[in-house]
Amino acid sequence: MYIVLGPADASTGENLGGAVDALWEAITLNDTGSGTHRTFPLGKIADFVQTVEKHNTHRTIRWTWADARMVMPMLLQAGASPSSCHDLRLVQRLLVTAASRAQNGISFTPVLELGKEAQPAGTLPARRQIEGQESLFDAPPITASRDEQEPAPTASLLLEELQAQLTTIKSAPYPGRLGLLAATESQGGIIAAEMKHYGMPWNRAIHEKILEHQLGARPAGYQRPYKLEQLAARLRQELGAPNLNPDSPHEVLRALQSAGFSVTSTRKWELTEWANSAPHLRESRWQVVRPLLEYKRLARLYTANGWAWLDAWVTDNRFHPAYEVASAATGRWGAHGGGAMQIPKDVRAAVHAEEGMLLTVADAAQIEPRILAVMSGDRALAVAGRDTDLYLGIAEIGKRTGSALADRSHAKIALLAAMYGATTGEGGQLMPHLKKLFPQAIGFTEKAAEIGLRGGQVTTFLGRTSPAPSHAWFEAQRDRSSAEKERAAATAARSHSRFTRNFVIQGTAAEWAVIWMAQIRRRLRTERRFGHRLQSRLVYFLHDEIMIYGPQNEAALCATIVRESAQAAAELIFGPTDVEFPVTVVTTDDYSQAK
DNA sequence: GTTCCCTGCCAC
DNA sequence: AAACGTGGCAGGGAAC
Repeated sequence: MYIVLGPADASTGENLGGAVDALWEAITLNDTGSGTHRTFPLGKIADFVQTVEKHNTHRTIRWTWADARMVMPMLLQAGASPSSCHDLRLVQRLLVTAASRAQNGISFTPVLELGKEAQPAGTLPARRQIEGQESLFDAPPITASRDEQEPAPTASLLLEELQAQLTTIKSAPYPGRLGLLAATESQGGIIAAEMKHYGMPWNRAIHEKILEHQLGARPAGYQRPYKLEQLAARLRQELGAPNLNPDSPHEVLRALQSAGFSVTSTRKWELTEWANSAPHLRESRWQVVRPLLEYKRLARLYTANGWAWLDAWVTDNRFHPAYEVASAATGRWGAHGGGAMQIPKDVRAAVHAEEGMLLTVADAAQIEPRILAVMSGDRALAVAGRDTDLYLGIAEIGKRTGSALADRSHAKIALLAAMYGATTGEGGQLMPHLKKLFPQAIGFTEKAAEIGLRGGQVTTFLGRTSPAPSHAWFEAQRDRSSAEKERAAATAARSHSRFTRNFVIQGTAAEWAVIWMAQIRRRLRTERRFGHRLQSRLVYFLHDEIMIYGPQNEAALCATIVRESAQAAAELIFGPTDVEFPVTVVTTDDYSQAK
C-alpha cells in the first residue's frame, strides 16, 4: 500500500509546501487503486505517520514523497520512523536513465520535474537561513514568504507521478528486478537521512589528543603547529631555500630542482621512488625526502582533520555527514560535509563508543569479485571464494594448476586489473593467467568493456543503466582529420570502455550493499531482545562497510544480523546462489581497531 | 572579492 | 612514469 504525502491542492489556501502551517495531504493508494484523502497541517504529518505505522504492522506501507531529503528531517525530529518508502525523485532518475537505453525495453515519461535541490520542510530556503541556525534540526518553524519558494508539487500530482512510475516498472521486461531496485533506492533515502540524523560517535577529547601528539599544541590564529613549523625550518635548511613555503607544491618543486634533484613533481610516490632509485645516494636523498613527506603527512592531518575540522563538524561528540544516494553513476553513494568518505586511518581512534556502548563494524569481504562470480556464472570463481578469502582461494587454484597466480597478492592484483581494465603494469601482465583460470568471469568483463568501446550503455543486475557518452564523445569518434584527433578518440573510447567494464560490477555491488543495509535496518527495527526493542542504529556507511552503534548487550545480536543480512541480500537480488557473501565483523569500542 | 582549475592526498 | 574504476576535499594560484 502506498500513501502519498505532499502539499494539498493550492485551492485549499495557504500552500507553500515547506511552511509548517501549510496544509498537506495524505492520499492512500491500495491494490484496487482507490484513494482516500486526508489533510493535515504539515506539523501533524509525523504524528500521522507514526499512528499508521503502529496500526499496520502486518503490511508494508510505502510512504511516497517527492524527496526524502525534504520530508525525513521533519519526521525524524518528531520521532516518527517510516518503515519503508517510495522516493519519487530517486526512482524517477533511475527510470529516466533506464528508458534512455533502447535495449532495456522501458518507456517512461515523467509527470513532474523532480530532482531539484533539497529543501527540508518546515524550514526557510537555505539562502535565508540565519547565522547560528543553519542546522536542519533546530531551525525554527517559520512560514516562508511566498515570492521566494517554488510551489512544491501537490500530493495529487505526486500520485500521478507514482502511478506513471509503477506502470513503467510493471511493464518492464524484468519487473521484479526493477521493482527491487526502486524499493532499494528509496530505502536508501530513508537510511541516509537517519544516519545523518543520528550521527556517528566522535570523541573530541581523543581526537584532540591525537592532534597534540602528532602536531603539538593547537596554534593560535593562523600559525603553523609546532611540529609543522619545525619540519618547515628543516626543509628550508636542507634545500637552501630560506623563504620556502612548503605548502606550495610549485615552490617545493622549484626548490628541489635548484638543489639539483631531478624530480618532475612533489608527489609522494615519485619522491619515494626517486629517493630509492640510486643506492649510493639513498641516504642523502632521504635526508630531504623524509622531512618533506613527513611535512605533507602532518599538513594533511592539520588541514583536513585538524582542530578546524573538529570545530566545524563535530558537535556533542557526534559527526553528522550528509549522504547522497547514488551520487555516482554506478549507484554508489556520495557524502559531503567533513570528508566522510575519507576518514583517515590516523584519526579513526576518535570514533569511540561511550560508556556501556559498542561499535559493530562490518566489512564485506571481496564484494566486487563475488558479485562478478554470480553475474558471470563462473563456477570456478564461486568455488575459489568458498570458506575462504577469495584471493587466497584463487592462489590455491593457481598453485594446483601451476599458474603464475600462486599467491594472494598476485591473485588480487590480477583480479582488480580485470575489473578496472588495467592493460599495463603487473596487473595487465597477469591478466592472461587469470583468463585461463576463469574464462567465464573474464569474458563477462570483456563483454561489458566492448560495449563501452562503441559508446554503448550497460546495466547492473537489477537494471541501473549507465549513462551514454556525451554528444561530443560520438563526434570525436567520427573525427579522422588528424592522427592526433584519432588518438584522442581512441583514448576517450578506451576510457568509456573501462567505465562500462567497471560499472556492471561496481553498480551491482552498490545494489547489494544498500540491500544489505536495508535488511539490517529492518531487523534492528523489528527484533526484540527480552521483549525490548533494540536501540542499536546504523550510523555509518561507505561502499562495502557499515557501522552500527548501540548498547553493549545488543552487540552480539548485531553481529549475527549483519552476517545473515549479507547472504540474505545476495539471495534477494540473485535468488539462490552458491557464491558466498561473507562479512568480517568487529565488535569494538574503538574504530581504529576494526580492520 | 569570487570562481575555477590544478595539485595532491584520502577513502573503498 | 603513471597506470587502472568510483568519489571528496584543502590550498595555491590564476582568471574573472
